[in-house]
Amino acid sequence: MNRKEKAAETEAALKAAAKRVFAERGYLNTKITDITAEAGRAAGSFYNHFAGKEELLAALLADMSAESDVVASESGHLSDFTDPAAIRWHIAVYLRFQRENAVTLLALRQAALVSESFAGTLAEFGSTELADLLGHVAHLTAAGFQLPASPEASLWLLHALVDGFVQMRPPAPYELSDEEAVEILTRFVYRGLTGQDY
Amino acid sequence: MNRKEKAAETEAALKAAAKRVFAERGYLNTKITDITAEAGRAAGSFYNHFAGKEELLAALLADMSAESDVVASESGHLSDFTDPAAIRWHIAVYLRFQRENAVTLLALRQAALVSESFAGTLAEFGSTELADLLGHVAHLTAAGFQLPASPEASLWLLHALVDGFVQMRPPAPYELSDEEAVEILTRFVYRGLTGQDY
DNA sequence: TGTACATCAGTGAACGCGCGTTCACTGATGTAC
DNA sequence: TGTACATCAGTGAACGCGCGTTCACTGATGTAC
Repeated sequence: MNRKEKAAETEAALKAAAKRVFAERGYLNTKITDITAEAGRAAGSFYNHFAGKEELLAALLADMSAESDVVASESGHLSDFTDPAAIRWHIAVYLRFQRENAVTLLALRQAALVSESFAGTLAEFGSTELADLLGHVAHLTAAGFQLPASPEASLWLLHALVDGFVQMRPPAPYELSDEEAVEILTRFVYRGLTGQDY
Repeated sequence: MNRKEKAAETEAALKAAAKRVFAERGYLNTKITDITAEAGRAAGSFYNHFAGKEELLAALLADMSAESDVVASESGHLSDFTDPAAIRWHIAVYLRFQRENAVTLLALRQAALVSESFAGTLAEFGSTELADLLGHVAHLTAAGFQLPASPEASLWLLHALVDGFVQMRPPAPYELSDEEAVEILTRFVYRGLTGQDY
């Protein structure tokens, strides 16, 4: 194994270890030495790869964005919310993304609490999500449906609902499978936006 | 001013200062000496009143609960969700409570990220909220409405929506007044629960 | 291919900063007689 | 009411722990000739 390979391997090991430790005790509670210990490296090694915990998180976010760009360009993108299937598709994609990147996204939310710059990153994530959807909602008014509020506010409600749902997965007596979650969110959203059932 | 009065005054000053500082830089970023400085007291004074930042937060939560018990027993409690006014009333009360105690509640959410015990407190808050509402939702099925899911899951959606909304107040182009917020949340929720408009 | 030197990833003990917490001290309030 | 002592809220300098960060060192890989 040559030098570049070795360095890349250590960096990958640190990132993987960080995710595991973040998942276990949260981003804010994690110390640099927790990460290096989990990765089986010396403390000093960390700084060969990252200037600090923030930069490591930034790297995880970059990885996540790189992967999700692929997903975003997926075909079969239904864009007319008069069709419940379009709503269902977007919710399913969103939930899958949140589940697959749960650890990194939670770390980002936690980092956002103590860092202006991560707060900015988080806000940006949200608004790019929404920008995409405004056009989809517009189909509803065009088709004669009465939205519960302005398109922007309605969209915000949709966002609050799905995001609220994701951030506090139901406890004991309320648990749901992923399929159920998609189904009931879709139904609730469709009803909320259109004022009728499908 | 006698000793008890003086001590009580200092304690109150520390709590008030803590709220101001929490609001400005967040619970997790606040140091003990930030609080004492803001309150115009010496650092050591803090420990005459609280064992640490956690205990101060617990005191703030106790104050909040004491006040909110008064509100909870308010008369005019509409409990049948077939009436949109009942939904509106609950949403308005909830939003008002969240607004009035925004600082303490945000501090609790932040503390919950790094402390098991505060996470428990937060979860408890949520479930007592919900227990109350299950009966109100039941009226809908009794009246022949088709909920989007089981009563429990439907209730959870309602909770996720309102809580999601509260936790990320809309940014620049989406801002809403309190009245507007109550109105559109009520409409969205009523539609979501019943499948029709009012 | 071999030798001598340079470079680099990784190591872990040690350093030092930040901050929570303590504690001897002050001055004011309370108590005993 | 007055005096002597006890108690207590508050003070702020100092202590020390935890942890991020550094750096001299090691051993392996790369390069020059």
